[in-house]
Amino acid sequence: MTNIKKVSELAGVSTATVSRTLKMPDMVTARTKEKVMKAVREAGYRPSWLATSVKTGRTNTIVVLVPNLVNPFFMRIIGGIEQAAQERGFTVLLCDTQGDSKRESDYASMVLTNRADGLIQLDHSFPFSDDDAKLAETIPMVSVCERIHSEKKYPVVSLDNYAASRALVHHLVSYGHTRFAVIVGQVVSQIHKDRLSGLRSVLAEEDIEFDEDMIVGQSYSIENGIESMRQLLAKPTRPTAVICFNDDIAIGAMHEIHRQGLHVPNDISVVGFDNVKVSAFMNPPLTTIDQPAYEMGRRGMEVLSDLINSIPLTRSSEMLPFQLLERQSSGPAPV
Amino acid sequence: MTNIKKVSELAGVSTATVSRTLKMPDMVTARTKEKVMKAVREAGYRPSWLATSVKTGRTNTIVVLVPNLVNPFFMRIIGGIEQAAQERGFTVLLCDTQGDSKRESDYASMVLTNRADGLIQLDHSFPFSDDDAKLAETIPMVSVCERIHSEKKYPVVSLDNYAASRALVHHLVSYGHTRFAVIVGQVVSQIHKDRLSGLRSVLAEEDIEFDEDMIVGQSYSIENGIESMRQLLAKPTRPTAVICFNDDIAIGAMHEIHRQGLHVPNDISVVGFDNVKVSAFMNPPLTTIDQPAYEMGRRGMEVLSDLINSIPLTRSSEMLPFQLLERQSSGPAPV
DNA sequence: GGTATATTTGTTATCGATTACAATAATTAC
DNA sequence: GTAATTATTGTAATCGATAACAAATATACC
Repeated sequence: MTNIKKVSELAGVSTATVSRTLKMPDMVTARTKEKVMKAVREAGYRPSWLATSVKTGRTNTIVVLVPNLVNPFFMRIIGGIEQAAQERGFTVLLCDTQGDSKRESDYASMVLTNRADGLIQLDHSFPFSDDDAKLAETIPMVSVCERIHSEKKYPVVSLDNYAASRALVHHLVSYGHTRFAVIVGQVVSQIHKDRLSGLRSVLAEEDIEFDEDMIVGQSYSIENGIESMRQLLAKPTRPTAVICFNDDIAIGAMHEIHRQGLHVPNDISVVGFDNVKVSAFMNPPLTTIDQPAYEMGRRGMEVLSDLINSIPLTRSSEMLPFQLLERQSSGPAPV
Repeated sequence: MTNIKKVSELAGVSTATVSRTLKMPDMVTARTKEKVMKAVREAGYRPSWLATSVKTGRTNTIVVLVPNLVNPFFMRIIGGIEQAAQERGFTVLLCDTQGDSKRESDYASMVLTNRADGLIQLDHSFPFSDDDAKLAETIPMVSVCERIHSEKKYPVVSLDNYAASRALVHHLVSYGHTRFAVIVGQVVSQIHKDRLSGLRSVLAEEDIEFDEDMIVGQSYSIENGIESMRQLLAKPTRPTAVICFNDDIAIGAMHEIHRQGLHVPNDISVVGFDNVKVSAFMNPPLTTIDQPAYEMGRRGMEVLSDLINSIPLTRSSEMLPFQLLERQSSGPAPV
């Protein structure tokens, strides 16, 4: 390994001068700069990131905890994070937690072992134990998407899920739907509560009855969409509108509806959340809520960067605007 | 920050003993172990990964260069990499290169700056310049999916794209198709060449004429599928079978076919490559080549781990088996 | 030209661990 | 009980950089 010592000898200067030439070029004369750079080139020298970091105490790395890397929605968020990170000189360490709390805890502790400077949480389970909570209080951490349940309030960048849910239901009500069903994802989350109460609020205002049995599902997957739709179609009175809590679920639901020989949206309207890429190209294209995922990621990283640099935050919670995309998977209720 | 010094003082031992207690517990007596562990707990001490790595010269981190994080096919590979990495004590640094060679080069150089021990390449552009090539020769590197063009031969874990392509074409020929079209992704790649020559070989054997104009497209995206399909449908004689070089392209192609009021597969059969999750749930479900993505990732990581640990490889190139999944997007050629 | 000031470079301590080597304590052998 | 051996702990060098401080050199000014 070529190290700074070797370069300094090659250039005939001290190691300090080499370091200065590379990190603060204004402090050295043109002549020595030239000498040093020549030696650097000849030796093929690159400063060890490890050594630099250990000395400066900064890794310029942040950890992102993702529940599921395969979900393109999270990937859009990560795209935004990456962009903002790059602009600020941070590298992103992506960690697929698979909802496994052990993994999550392992990855989170990277911040404590000087492996990263901060953490962005796209999941919502960490911190889970009291131990973690205490531990987490000292580390710069931002939550994107979902509020974290903890004594200490972490900055949150999220969506107004309550309003988004209301928009979807309004859209369906305007088409004359009265028999609603919901296929949910993870139940213990703020997202879940907000969306459900948004739904309930509109139905109450419109005087539409809602059967609690029409809430099914337990995960954000295509398979859950299929299985839950199967359950719904087996019920005595079939719903005419199904609200899925993400696009994957909606894709599964539509698949099952078609499989049973029914038609979307003539028999059943299906709507989703997230607006993943493929949902626009389904047959029929999916009506969904477009979340400004990229922007959410960007903001999350900006906030985390401020936190790491001890820049005081103006506000600890931000809600970004959503957009209702009316496509062909929703239509008039069958008569 | 609680460091090893503070813990050693708290426990009344030397820093060396603390280090030994944590890393080589057999070397200390039960009594001191107890003392030290108590101090560790009290101080909430965690060894600095940075300091450890700088001393040992090992980061236990590997870099994975991904052309596109949003593609679920790559995510399956990464899942396999992560699993094998975890088993071997490695952490994965995921880098979305976006096909940008500057980014790719930046990330690749992490191995040279002691930020990672090795590299897995899912793309195929690095190393691109002579400079990079020289640089890349010294670093442990494995290519998954695609062969790398370089003097030095890197280990490769890939698919027999030639055979897979032949299987797809055979399948379509058996349905009586004679007018073929191809929508390709990135053109300058071994994958591209292998698949095309697979196609050509079968058509030659079967005495089916192939019009070179029927090769369109330039990227692995839904949009490219749409645009390319539009081009194909504008031609005087419409193809009856379209081979798409990944599932995203196929999804776009099917979408455009439907938009123009045609039917898949009655009018046109569409087949893809990769078998991403959603392709099974399209309407109609997509006939495609299932690549053992997870397994490819696993093997890639295993090989890289051996490379890093200077364990000699038994062979430098591996081809994993594929599977043709016949679904409903392909059927008999129209009469 | 000589002193004061500014600029550039070198020396050396430091970051937080690990580890070769030295020193001490505990066992064993006779 | 003493010498020889082994097990445990401590001391200090080291990894590869950075940065405070000191020293040397260059520039400014009268």
